[in-house]
Amino acid sequence: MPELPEVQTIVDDLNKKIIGRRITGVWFDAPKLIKKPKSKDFEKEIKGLKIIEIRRRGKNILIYLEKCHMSGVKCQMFLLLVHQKLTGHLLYGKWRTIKVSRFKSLKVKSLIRGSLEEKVNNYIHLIFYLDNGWQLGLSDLRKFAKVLFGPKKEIEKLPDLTKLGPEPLDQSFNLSVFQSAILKNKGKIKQVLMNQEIIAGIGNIYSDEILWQAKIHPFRLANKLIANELTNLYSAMRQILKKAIKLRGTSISDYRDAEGRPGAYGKILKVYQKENKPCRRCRTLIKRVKMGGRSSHYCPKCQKI
DNA sequence: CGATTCCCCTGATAGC
DNA sequence: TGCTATCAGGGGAATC
Repeated sequence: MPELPEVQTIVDDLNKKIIGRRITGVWFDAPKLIKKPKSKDFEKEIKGLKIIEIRRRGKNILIYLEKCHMSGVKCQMFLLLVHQKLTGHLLYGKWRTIKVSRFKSLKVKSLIRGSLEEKVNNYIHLIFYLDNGWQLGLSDLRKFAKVLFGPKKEIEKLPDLTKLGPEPLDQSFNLSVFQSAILKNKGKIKQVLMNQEIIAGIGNIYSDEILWQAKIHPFRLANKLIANELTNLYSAMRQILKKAIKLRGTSISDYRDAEGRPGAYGKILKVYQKENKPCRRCRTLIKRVKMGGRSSHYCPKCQKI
């Protein structure tokens, strides 16, 4: 599931590949993914716009586009927001749609990277055609992803962006800001870390890894953490997120970078999906418990309640 | 208002 | 072998 490091990896990749490209067309077979505008208007509204910049906010990919009138004198900014949720990811590549049956309008996508390979990718549900012959495709096995598009100012006003908490890696998000943000909550620390309105970008994988590193039990109440623990938690959070970005993310589920390659952080995971494996510090077996419908992994010895 | 549950969706896995 | 039931999981909506 793409969290901050995975989304950052994709954003960095895309910034190297699609800046300045113009969208020449759109194809999709899962209209429910497009939340704004109405899916039938989507292509009409985005066609012809030029990609200016890609950014990340929390787990959201923000693609800024420009529409110019009067031969470039007057320009208007637009924003395409993609949230990949569990299994979505944006890919840069080439696909073609194939009619499988002449009775059904069901289509399969063939992936062609240059002329190197050709294989079916059943999970491409949205394709943006670019003016260099390449495409930006949204692959999503679970179809949970969401796509929003509209004038920049309009999209920026939506709760999808306005409700997000601070960026954990921002310079201004220092230890004291972090401490007060955490201490305001009486919920369990794991859920607080994953709450996008408190801190943006941390999900199930990295919250488990951060808590293990900081030796804090996921069930501990946020407002009961002591100063020393908050210091450890803060530095674990910064350290792990930075390292995960360096390693281009974790390939749990079917996460891939913009070129379809897996990330390397998965190799150094300490607790996530390590149930019954020995803790890397004390050899005690890692436990997995359910918490609000999500699984939580921790070492029962290192992370005391 | 806050906390909990349901739901979206589909591949993997378990049970029969 | 093949069917059905269950589960995972981000986040928004509905419900308690």
